[in-house]
Amino acid sequence: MRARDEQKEEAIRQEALKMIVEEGFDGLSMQKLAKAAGVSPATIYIYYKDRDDLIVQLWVHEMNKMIDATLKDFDPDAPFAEGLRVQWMNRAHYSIDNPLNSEFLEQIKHSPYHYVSIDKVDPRFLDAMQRFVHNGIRRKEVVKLPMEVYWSVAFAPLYNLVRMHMAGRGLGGRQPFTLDDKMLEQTLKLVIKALTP
Amino acid sequence: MRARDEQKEEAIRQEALKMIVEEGFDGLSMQKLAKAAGVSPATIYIYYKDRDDLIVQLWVHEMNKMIDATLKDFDPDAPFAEGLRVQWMNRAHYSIDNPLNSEFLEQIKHSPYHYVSIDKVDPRFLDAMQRFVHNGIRRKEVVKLPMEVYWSVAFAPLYNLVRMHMAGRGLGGRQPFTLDDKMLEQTLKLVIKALTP
DNA sequence: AATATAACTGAACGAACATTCATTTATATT
DNA sequence: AATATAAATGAATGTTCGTTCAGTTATATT
Repeated sequence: MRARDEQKEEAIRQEALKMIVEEGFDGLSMQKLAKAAGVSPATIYIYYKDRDDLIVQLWVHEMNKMIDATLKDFDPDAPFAEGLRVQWMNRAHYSIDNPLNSEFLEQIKHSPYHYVSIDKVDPRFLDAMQRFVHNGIRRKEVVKLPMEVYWSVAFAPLYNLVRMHMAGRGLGGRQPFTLDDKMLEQTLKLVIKALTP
Repeated sequence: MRARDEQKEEAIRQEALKMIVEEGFDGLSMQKLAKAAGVSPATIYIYYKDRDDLIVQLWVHEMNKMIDATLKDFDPDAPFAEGLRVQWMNRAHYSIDNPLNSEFLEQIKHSPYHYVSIDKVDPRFLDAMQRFVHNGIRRKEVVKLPMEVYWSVAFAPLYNLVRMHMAGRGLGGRQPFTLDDKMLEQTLKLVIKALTP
């Protein structure tokens, strides 16, 4: 039998990502996507059941890539401030270096697709995070908090800074804005202050 | 001449909001919207130039409503901790009481529509915020920070908690989650700790 | 009561949509 | 070299899309 063309599959993913980020979900048309990826519309339906399945599978794929990047050199048993810094910098740099990929994830998260089942994603991320936070609490490096509060305080500011960086505009869209390592460190310091007893 | 039917206009806005939040931007069809609002498709084009104009005008309308709610009883000259609490509680309660309206705003913010010109929005919000923060810095109640960092630390955790509350699910979508006033106060306390010298 | 005018309408337009299907093509196995 | 099989295709399907337009309806003004 004939083997699958990996390059076609990757081309479909790349073009779909680009269309969604640049034109939104209603900008993703199967026929336009086929043309952009250099395949027949029917070929897409070999890889994906339908348009929805394409979007969900794309999310799983991108989610795992982002998690891999975020967990690089991360040790859940490291001291809290150190571990959080590794995650912050990994995540920030991945987003800045792969704007289409990370904007796609943000777009899904804040759309009706947010229900996509997290079960399909590698559970290492959540496991590592939970262990990391519990370590921190046990060692009295972190205030005792519901996981959701911890997560919101620890990471939401980062996501927000990255989003403004992507847009190239700061508050209210009036001022140009660029996120650099100095500002990341400055913000991380505040976050650590909040979470430390 | 004949007068405009305000109820029709409001019905169009309500149904559009609902369609977008429930089905995403590609779920908003002009013909479905017309039927849901009980008007002719052509009527929509009296109020709005086209589909894009409808979405942008809807954003301006909802943005102003949200700002009004957030600034209720807010005094930019009040002590920092007090002013921030007023804004936090206003914003949180507005979001929880008007889930469609606030989810719509979040969806726009994280979509290609994020470029919508902020100029069309009442400038009171930004003005009040800037004054409030500068007051805080002057009185040494707040650390000196770029506005973007301040904003990210002060409000991004709130937006994130509200989003999880809307979804009814917490971290990783595994656990049910409800945001209550106690948790809001707890998180606000951390945020104030981060921003206070 | 007549008139002018803008709100409002349903039906219609071509374009674009997601998806399918009968064929053709490439290749791993025999 | 022959065969079997899944990959890949282009054209076609019926549907839904955004938008328009010729005609009507309601009302503020005269």
